[in-house]
Amino acid sequence: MSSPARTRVRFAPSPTGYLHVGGARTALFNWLFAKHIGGDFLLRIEDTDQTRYDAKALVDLIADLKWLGLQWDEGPEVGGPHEPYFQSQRLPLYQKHARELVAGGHAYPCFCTSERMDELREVQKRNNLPTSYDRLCRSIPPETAAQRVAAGEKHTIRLKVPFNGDTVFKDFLRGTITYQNRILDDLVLLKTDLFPTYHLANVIDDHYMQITHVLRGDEWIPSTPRHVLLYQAFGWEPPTFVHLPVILGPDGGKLSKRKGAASVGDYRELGYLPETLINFLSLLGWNPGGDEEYMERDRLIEVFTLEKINPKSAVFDEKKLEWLNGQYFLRRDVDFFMPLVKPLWIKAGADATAFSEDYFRTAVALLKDRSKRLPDFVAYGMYFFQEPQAYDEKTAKKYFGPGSESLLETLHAGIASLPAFDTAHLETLYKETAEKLGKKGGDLIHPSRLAISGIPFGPGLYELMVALGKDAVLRRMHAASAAIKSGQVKTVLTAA
RNA sequence: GGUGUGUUCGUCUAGUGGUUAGGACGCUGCCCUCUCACGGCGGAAGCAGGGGUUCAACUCCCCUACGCACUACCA
Repeated sequence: MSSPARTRVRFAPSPTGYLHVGGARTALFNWLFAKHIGGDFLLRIEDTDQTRYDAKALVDLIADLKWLGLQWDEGPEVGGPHEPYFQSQRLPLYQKHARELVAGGHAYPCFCTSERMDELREVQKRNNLPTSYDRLCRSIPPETAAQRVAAGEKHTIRLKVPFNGDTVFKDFLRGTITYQNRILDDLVLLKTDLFPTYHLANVIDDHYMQITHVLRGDEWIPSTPRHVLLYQAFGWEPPTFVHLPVILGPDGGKLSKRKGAASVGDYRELGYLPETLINFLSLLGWNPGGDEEYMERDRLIEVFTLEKINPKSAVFDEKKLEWLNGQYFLRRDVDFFMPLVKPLWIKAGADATAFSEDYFRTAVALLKDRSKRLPDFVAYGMYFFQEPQAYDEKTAKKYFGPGSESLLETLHAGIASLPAFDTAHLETLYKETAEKLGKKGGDLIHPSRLAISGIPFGPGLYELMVALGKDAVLRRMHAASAAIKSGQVKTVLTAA
């Protein structure tokens, strides 16, 4: 036996679009496994489909992985001992191996055109037969085939799959999986354009890059027997296969852009933190066995094991994601939020020069524990930077009724004559005024809150007033009372 | 059609022959409270169906149903 190999895993995306959360989860599990066990995590770009090549997709993909913090040990940008990590730059290697397979009698040139293949498939489908290549070119004598190839005739290279017997492999999560060779057809290894198919490139690269564990989506299970056959043809040892369950949308179908957010970029824009996504995705199809749910990156690495992966596909529950994000908001401090939130406020119209850094920090401090996503700071916090433009309709109906203008004026006068503008004095003022008027505290507090913020919820009123400053509070109280008096209260529906 | 794979509350899950089937999100009642959020205490809600094996099945086996995937010179 050889000495135990260093554990090496890879994430091998095809840069054909945005990074889907399913792909992100696959990358994450690879990464967690490598980090947990002290192995290597590689990034390999499977760009062997020239017709679907998209340069922007690659840039986005790399940016998304970095945003999530899934740094690779080998791959694009960082290099490594097995460069290049782009399959499109490894063509000679695949072609050489394809030729060797032909020479060794494991593969053969196929001259069938795409048109013939389409026709064949159509006929088979129509007759309710399994669709598979009829192996027409397999019976061409090797010398004849070689001559035709030498003459420059267009062809693919196909693997000779045995007619009988079974191909058996072990999936780490599901155990032994058996396929009858007779239902496997002779797959294409090398395309007409001399690019390899996924099957060929993937097997060759995993071998030379010394990949020990293949963690990939379970849509690859049906292809695995073909890969195993390839490993056998080359005389190589296959890696351990771990097929991960898929992530589904709320309707039990695929998670798709059509039905809402589906990519890492979508969730970033919705205001979720990368650590939230990491934590949430890790819990989709895996869990450490206990009640722990809030887990930071290091904790996940510490407890992550392949054995605890669940083979069942899981539905992406955005409500729970939102809750988790809120848990992170509770635990992160003001410094953490400043660079994330301040630009959002400025973009929404906050005048950065009119407010001090401390003022921004106070607003963050007051808002972060009651926010679930980054945009909440804007949706429910712009009143820190501008006077309310309108008042929440439902609440205005309740608290800006007849007589409320004089109540606001009374409060206004009280605040104006306060010896000190702090929470203690404000609280005393409100208590005494309520008592004097024979009202409950809430009867004064709610209209005040609405007057100064325009919305019916938010930080404690006294804290909020102190944060906004005496002048702003007085101005807003007065503006609200004036609006009520004139019957010109502008209202708006607030989405809570 | 064929092949494969999966099936514990609505959702994420714990469970590995004997449990009042546990937790979380969401929903909901109460408490805390100036609102919201947080937090605390409760509640409703689940082993797909049928056969076996066994003294005993959510747990093991078989069948059925349903979901999903694959069935390309895409990955």
